[in-house]
Amino acid sequence: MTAKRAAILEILRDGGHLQPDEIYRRVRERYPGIVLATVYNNLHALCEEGLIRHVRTAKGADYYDRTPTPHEHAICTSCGKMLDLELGELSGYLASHTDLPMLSYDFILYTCCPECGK
Amino acid sequence: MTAKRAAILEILRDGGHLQPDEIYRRVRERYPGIVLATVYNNLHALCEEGLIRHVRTAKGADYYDRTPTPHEHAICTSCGKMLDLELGELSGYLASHTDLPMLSYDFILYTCCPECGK
DNA sequence: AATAAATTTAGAACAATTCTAAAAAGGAGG
DNA sequence: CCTCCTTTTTAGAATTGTTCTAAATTTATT
Repeated sequence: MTAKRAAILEILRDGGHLQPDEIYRRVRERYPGIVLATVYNNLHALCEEGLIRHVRTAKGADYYDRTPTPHEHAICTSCGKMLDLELGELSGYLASHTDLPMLSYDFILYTCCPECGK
Repeated sequence: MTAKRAAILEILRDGGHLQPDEIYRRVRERYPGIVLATVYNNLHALCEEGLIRHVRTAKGADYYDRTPTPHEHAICTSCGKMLDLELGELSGYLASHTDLPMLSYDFILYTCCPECGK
């Protein structure tokens, strides 16, 4: 765990769900010379260590999530913020509705977050 | 509906779920000089006309689906083929598990298709 | 201090898609 | 079948987000 890796982890723990470019922007305040590839390298490393989670999306940049345990997400189409969802036994629902083996799934709900109003 | 647009629609109706590069490969057999941008242009146009459906994915290229009515999909991680799912009232399940407005959602199940075996 | 391993950098490479401006094709009305 | 207008197509550059490569630097180990 290098200083830069720790800084990235701290920024993510602070921010909740962030995209690489935003993490890059924030970590440069402390390490102005840091390079985007280092951010990616460390995000990958932190994922492998199980400390954070990579959340892929179908549109635009991916997010990294400070909470590594599996759960679902929503994205506000107005401000772009990612929110946690508690969808109960979604995987149970899925398993009971298909015979195909469930290796994994990607799920994103597009919504409008409370702060962005109706 | 130009000849090229019709050819792209026919290829997609024939193939079920195809990615732009595969559609490009196939349409070039009939129109060797066609350009990838034309494939994209026509896929967009066909989507707007409601004749096909764009299926975004979090990893790799998107798919286009000959069936425009809403339904869910699986992707075989071995061969890359996209399969239709019949997940019943998934949106009902989702609606009953969150208070956020449901504008839309992206869902892809990763599986291993019957042809690729266990 | 010497050596090995991991990290960081710089910048190129990449994949998928979109954009732009110009050329070509299509269609409607006279 | 001309003219004008709209749509389509082309060619190629541009964009976005991410990964790769090779060299330099840092960190850890004996």
